[in-house]
Order: sequence, then structure tokens, then C-alpha cells
Amino acid sequence: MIEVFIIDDHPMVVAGIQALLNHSEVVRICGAAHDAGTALEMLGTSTAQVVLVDINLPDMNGIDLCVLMRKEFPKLKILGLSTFKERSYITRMMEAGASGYLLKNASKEELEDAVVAANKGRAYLSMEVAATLAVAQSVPSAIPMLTAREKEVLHLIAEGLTNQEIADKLFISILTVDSHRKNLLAKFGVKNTAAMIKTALELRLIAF
Amino acid sequence: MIEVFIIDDHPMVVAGIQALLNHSEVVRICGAAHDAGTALEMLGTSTAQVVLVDINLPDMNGIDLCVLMRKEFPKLKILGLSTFKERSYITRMMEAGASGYLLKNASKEELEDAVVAANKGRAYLSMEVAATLAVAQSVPSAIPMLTAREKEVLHLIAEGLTNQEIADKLFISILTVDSHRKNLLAKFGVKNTAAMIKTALELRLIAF
DNA sequence: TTTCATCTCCCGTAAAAAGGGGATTTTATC
DNA sequence: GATAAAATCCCCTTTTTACGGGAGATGAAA
Repeated sequence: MIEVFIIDDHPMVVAGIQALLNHSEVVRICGAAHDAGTALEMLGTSTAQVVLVDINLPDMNGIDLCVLMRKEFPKLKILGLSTFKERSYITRMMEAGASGYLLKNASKEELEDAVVAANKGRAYLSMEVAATLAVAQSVPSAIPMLTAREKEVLHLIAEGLTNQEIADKLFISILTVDSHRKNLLAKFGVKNTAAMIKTALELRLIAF
Repeated sequence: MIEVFIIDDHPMVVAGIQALLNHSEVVRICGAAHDAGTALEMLGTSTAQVVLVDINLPDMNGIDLCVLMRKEFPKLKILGLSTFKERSYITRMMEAGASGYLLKNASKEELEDAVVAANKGRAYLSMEVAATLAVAQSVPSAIPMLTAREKEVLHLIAEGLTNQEIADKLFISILTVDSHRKNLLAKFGVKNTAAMIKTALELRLIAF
């Protein structure tokens, strides 16, 4: 029996996965948490071999949690879980060390297959996910690697703050903000703020 | 017993709702469909009093489906169901004639309460949803009424074009583009492009 | 026919942002 | 302690936006 732990803040989804895997002969749900914090605690004393992680958690995003879990529990296999088949999400999740990525419209069979594959150390992607990735490869829309400070500045730009206001808020010179902004535009490969905000939102580097 | 029909393309969610309402003494699941088309067919011969409708369906969006169902089955009570607590979505769903709006992180109790309230003809909103709406009211971020030309300009701004480039593309003076831009900023109630693009995307006035 | 919204164009000023260099100091890593 | 990456600050120029006012043409609805 492969033991699975669920991290998802939607009771319906947790109950759904439990219901779907209830009569499985290979997989067993051994626990669930509704946020990253309690999940990390519970995993310390858990015997789970595979975790199902929702991408959107109340206290942390799935990618960061993935990185944390890889450090703390290296043997644990991680399966991403989300409603969205967005290139950026999927690739980032896989880069963060996930063994696979499932959409929430996955069937019982897909779910079971994914867990089994992950447990064997193999990667698993839903059919639809694999398809989007195939398309994604032909149109490589790379995700800019932003530094912490750049992300911070990007957020404030998106809020509508001017360089001066950002400088005041971060207690740095406006010249520095200007530099960050310059670097951001370069990394995004765009020539003005409007396009940058659009692609940043598209790539989920910022949220509404 | 209130009979509930579920329209959602995520097997986990359908199974989850069923599991959550399984032992309920007031609510009973009487059927489910994974897309709008089959749902409309099945509802014709269904005895359901309440429908739970996911906002994102493969063949139609929840708002349009809501309007359709209101026409075809006026007695049916509709509850929107979604992961997102976006003002625009919620209000539009309610305007389309829904009796309520539930988040997918609703608890068993919330779910049951919502169905009961809807069946009695009362509106129901999840706690979180009500909170976001309350915030929305205090900060009236109504959806700006944009003219056709303004939408056109907004799109081109989002693409990263400058006023000059937009003027060339639309065969109008740069001064005109400037005016449209001014009016856009005013209508959005923001003071620069970055904030405008963000809210425009949030309100779905433009897409990625 | 008048009113109203929309689209168009105009003036002028001030403030931001974009673009092109550079340089110095932290900070983390090897 | 050397290396590299990040964060900080600097100068200069040009372009683009933002913001304050208008004002005429057109077409549709009242």
C-alpha cells in the first residue's frame, strides 16, 4: 500500500480524493492538511511516501513548499495539484523537484497512476498537462529569474507606485529603484511597464 | 430532502461534494454532469431543486450557463462554485440570476447551509465571499464602462505599444490617443499604466 | 431639434520612465 | 580569501506619460 498525504485547503477536494481512492488496492490516504505550516509539522511524524500538494495554499505557494519539502523530506515524492494547466506553473513545479503534476479534473485512474508512478520514482503528467508542455516547448516563453528585491519592486510597480514612492517605501534611493526597473524590463524582454505587468501576471510572478 | 445536481468537470470535486453531503439529512445529490451541454439535457428530466455550477466549465462559462438555466428552468435555484473570490466573477454571477456563490474551500456546513438557503429562495454567500464583496462596496471598484475605442486603445497599451505607435496603428493623432489614455486612467481611478493594466486584467476587461 | 456620448484634435507644463553607460558595497558560496 | 551575484548608488539624455485645461464634428436617442 502506498501511503498518500494530501495538502489542500479545499475540503471538497480532500474529500473527493479520499472518496476516489477509497476502494483502491494500492493507495491509501494517511492524512491531510489544509495549509503548508501544519503539513510540514504533520509530515515529520508521517509514514507517507507520496504527497499531493495544491498549488494555491493559504500560507505559501506550492512551489516554495515543494522546495522546502525536498530539503526536509528528501525521500518524499511530490505531486503537484491544480486547476490550471499553465506552462509556467507546471514547469516551475517540476523544477522545484516535483515528481508530477495533476489537474483537478483528473480521473480516478489518472490519480492512481500518478501516485504509483511517483512512488516508483517516475515522473507523471496528466495527458492534458503533457500536451500543454509539448506546445510550450515549441514556444519557449522562459520565466525570468527575478531576485528577491526585483520581485519586491515589481509588486510595488504593479500597485501603481512611482519610482520615488517605491524608493521611500523601501528606504533606498530612487536611482536604485530605477536600476531594478531597468533590469526588470530587460529580464522580461519588454520595453515598457504595461507589457511587463501583463506578462508578469500571465506568468503568475505577481497576483491580483 | 432537497435534491441537488452538480455541474463540474472535476471528478475530485464532484466526489468531494458527494462525500461531504453523503450523510446529510436534508440534502441529497441526485445527479451530476461534467459539462454545460449534458447538464442542460439531464436537467430536463431531473427533479433537482438546486444546482451547483462550477464557474469554469469546458464548454461554457458559468455566467452564460446561469442565464440559460434561468430561462429554461425558472424554478431551479443556482449556486455558483469556484476557487476564486474575484469580485467581478461573483457580482456577474449574481447578476445572471444565481442564488449564491460558494468557494471550493467551503466546509460541509457552509455547503449545506447554502443549499438550504437557496432552496428557500434566500441568497447565500460564503463568509469569505461576503467579506470581499463588503470590501468591494466600501471601495467601489465598479467595472468601468469603456467605449469601443477605449477598449481598443487599452488593448494596444497592454501589448506594450506607445501612444505614437497606437496612433499610427489606428490612423489617428497621438493627441487623440493621449485623450483616450487620460480617460482610461480616470475611469479606472488609477494614476498610471501599471495599475491600470493590473486592474484591467483583474476585471477581465483584457485577457492575456 | 436638442441633448448627449463618443471620437476627434489641440495647448502647455511637469513628472516619470526608458536607455545608455558606470561604480561601489554587501552577501553568500566555494 | 577569492569569486560571483545581488543590491546599492551615480550621471546624462531622450522619450513617454500624466495632468490641467479646452473645443469641434458626428451620430444616435430623446
